[in-house]
Amino acid sequence: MDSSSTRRQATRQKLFEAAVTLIAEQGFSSTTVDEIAERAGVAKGTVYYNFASKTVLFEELLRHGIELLTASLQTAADENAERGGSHVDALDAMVRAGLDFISRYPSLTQLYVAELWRTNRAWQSTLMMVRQRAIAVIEAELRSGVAAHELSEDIDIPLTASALFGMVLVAALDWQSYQPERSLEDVHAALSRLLQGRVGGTVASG
Amino acid sequence: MDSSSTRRQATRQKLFEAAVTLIAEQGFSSTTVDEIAERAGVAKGTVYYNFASKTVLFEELLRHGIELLTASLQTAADENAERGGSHVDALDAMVRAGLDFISRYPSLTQLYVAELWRTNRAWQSTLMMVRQRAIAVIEAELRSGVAAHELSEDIDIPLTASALFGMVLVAALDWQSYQPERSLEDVHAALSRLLQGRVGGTVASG
DNA sequence: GTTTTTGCACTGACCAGTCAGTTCAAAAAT
DNA sequence: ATTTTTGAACTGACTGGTCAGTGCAAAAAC
Repeated sequence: MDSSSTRRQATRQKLFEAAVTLIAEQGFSSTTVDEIAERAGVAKGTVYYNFASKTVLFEELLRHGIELLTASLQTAADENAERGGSHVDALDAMVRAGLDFISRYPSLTQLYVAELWRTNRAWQSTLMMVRQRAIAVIEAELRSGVAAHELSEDIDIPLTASALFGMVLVAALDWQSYQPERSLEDVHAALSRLLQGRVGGTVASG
Repeated sequence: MDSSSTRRQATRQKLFEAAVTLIAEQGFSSTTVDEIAERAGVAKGTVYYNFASKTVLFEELLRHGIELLTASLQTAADENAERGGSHVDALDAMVRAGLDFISRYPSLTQLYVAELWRTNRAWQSTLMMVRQRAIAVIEAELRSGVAAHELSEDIDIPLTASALFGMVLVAALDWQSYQPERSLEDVHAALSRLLQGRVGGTVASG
């Protein structure tokens, strides 16, 4: 009764892995169920034994991804708080966690980005939830930073959170696509500089 | 020879407009040629009279979009230079131009984003060109800024350009999707603050 | 009279989803 | 211990529908 449910679990995992790369490469509708089954090394019927439909498989895949991302961001924020870091440090830690996540799950990220701002989609609500949960962690940190007078009072919290999210997202995707040989530290340092406003003006450094 | 090509031109324009919204909403492969023709108010045969295939229609649409964006960014940079603005001002003007573009052509933007980091696509090279041309304008401005000692020497030019691009892109898409009632000025002000490093620390303002 | 558009029937490939049948390990019966 | 039964997991050929692209004669626009 345990070994059997483990077998199912393993099959579902294989299907997730096959689906995520194929859909990231080709998009949802041009990826066929036959392809997913083939790459997972499984018969087509198995896909339908494990998931009600192609759409449901995709939705469960997305939901599975949320856990990974939110947990990652939240852990970064919490660990920073425990070690007594400032709120700016927390943002920095979250940038790092974001980069880390994207480099670990590039296909998943690609796939989110491709679908995130599409309207008229069955899974739109699932995606809004992903975005909302990620952004909420950033917003919370910005709010605390403002309360602690670490950050300017007149920043626009939701918009700044979006912008930071976008900064990390696009920089990381470009990193993966066009300069994959660079180290995470390197990329992180560049974004850190931007985040901390050390880009404008040699004033501070000279 | 001119009036006839004008009629064709008008038909092509209608097809572009129909295609861009449909594809932004549904994606390329789930948008049918019949739908595009119907929304454009044109017979299916006309689509094939004007474009060799569905894919070609899409590729020409993308290429048409490049002109709009690059021209817009370049104009912003040039106008700033003419009025004797600093390089930081130029970046600011480009952020504004970016926001302006995205609010004017939201579907086009959505569609680019959805396809930009996909691999294995017929039109991947076209998309890389879009990205490259947009980023190049930003990079050029960053480089000049460094040369003029307006910006720190140790910024990572390509990565910073990517990050700025992403910042504007994501903030603007979120603005359009979730807070469309806000004014461009408002959004621009928030991003400007982030760009100029006035987020971290009430120090500068207090 | 040439270019462009229309309307519509048709084809062939492709693909999501189905279903009758197979496999096999573990439980039950003997 | 051996045989039988059970049922969850899996298989792959098949079906019904969808859609890109074609062909073409007639109409409309220029």
